[in-house]
Amino acid sequence: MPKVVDATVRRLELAEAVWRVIRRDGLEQASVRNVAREAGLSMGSLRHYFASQSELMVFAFRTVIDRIESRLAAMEPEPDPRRRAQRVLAELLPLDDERRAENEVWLAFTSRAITDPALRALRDEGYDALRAGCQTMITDLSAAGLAPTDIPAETERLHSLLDGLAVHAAMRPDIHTAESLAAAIAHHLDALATEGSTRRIRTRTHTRRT
Amino acid sequence: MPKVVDATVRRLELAEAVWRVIRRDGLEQASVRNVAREAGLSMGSLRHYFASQSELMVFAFRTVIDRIESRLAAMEPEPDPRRRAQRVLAELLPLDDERRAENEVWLAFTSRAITDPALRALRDEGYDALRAGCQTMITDLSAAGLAPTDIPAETERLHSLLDGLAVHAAMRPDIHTAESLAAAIAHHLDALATEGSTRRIRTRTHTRRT
DNA sequence: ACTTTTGTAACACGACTGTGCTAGTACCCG
DNA sequence: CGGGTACTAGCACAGTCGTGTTACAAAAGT
Repeated sequence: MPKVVDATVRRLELAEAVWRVIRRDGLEQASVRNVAREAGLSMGSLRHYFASQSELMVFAFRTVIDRIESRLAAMEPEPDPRRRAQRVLAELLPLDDERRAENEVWLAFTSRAITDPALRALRDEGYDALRAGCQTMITDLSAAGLAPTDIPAETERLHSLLDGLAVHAAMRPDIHTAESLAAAIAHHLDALATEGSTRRIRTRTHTRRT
Repeated sequence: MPKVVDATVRRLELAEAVWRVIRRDGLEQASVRNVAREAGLSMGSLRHYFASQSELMVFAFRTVIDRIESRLAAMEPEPDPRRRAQRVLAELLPLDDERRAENEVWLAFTSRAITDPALRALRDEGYDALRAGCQTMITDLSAAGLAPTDIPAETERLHSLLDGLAVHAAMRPDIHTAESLAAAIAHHLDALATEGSTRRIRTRTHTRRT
């Protein structure tokens, strides 16, 4: 047969077909048949690339995580911690349609991972990576006086806020627009800065900031 | 046959059977057959109480929301806004096993509601109610000087934080214990109070209005 | 006592599921 | 040119799915 595309490219195409089915019809409709039809392949052909449906789903989930991580890795460096946090968080939120798709797929897999052992490890990996990222952001902000010094508490708060915003964006994309999501994050970063400086005001006598 | 229980009681028992199946095996396993077996009924008998599977699922979701709302309505009044917020939020978080179950079921339904029109209205109802509750909490706190005055922004922040914590608790119940969840909420309320008092200092010293 | 309603169970139907298996086709390499 | 590999397609099997229908027992209403 024509080896017109690489096998790994085919697998990526199939992962994207999974995403489209999940977004349009839900994860419960992402059967082998439906995904094969969505990709324009026979299901026998699909099973040449993925031996089982579980393997297909795990790959589709893994690819979502890889995309997000590679996008973060490709960001140009930003020395200012506040601007860096703002941009990293903007990269993590579903601000455009591509990331909206990733976010909905991520939510579907996250929900299923509660009872699906095959997806649990991947979900935990994404969770840990995101938490680590939040922790470094908070640490850097705190070092610059732009966040309180209770690193674990502020990490938990930022991480939960981020996932909560993502869930809300998936639930109500009409209400949570790209602007409102970005504004929510900016508001939280402002609040962190205020708290961070408050603590200094209290310890010293009185400092003016602009 | 013996009318040993009321019909509405039977429906509630079936809703609870739905929850058990969802928690144990996932929403995709909550078929008519599995739920009937879980409840100890034949599926013909189940369909006497629910004409379709969709009706069963909607009722099971509706019952979750009703439970939460009735629990909130049964709370004894608390005049102090900070303590009231703390207790309301503690009532909303999955701190014991009953609410952990509700939370997992809520997450499963929320995820499915993205593509299931029958569940969407219910999900939106729960979302709106929770947001309204957050808004009144923020409004009361702000009036008492225990939160910043930007009500919409703080409502959004509290609401997202709350749902984010709930998602995290469902994802990682081992990490997010009842204590850590309560601590996260208490931390946020403390932070709001700090900001609330800070803004008053600022507006007095050099008036920063739009 | 009779009828109606309510509850329970069981079966059949068509559709869909994941997976195993078979056959055939096009490509690459020796 | 021959053989092996990669790829595609299709079918069969044993399940499960939601739903419709039928039958039957027990309670309620008259």
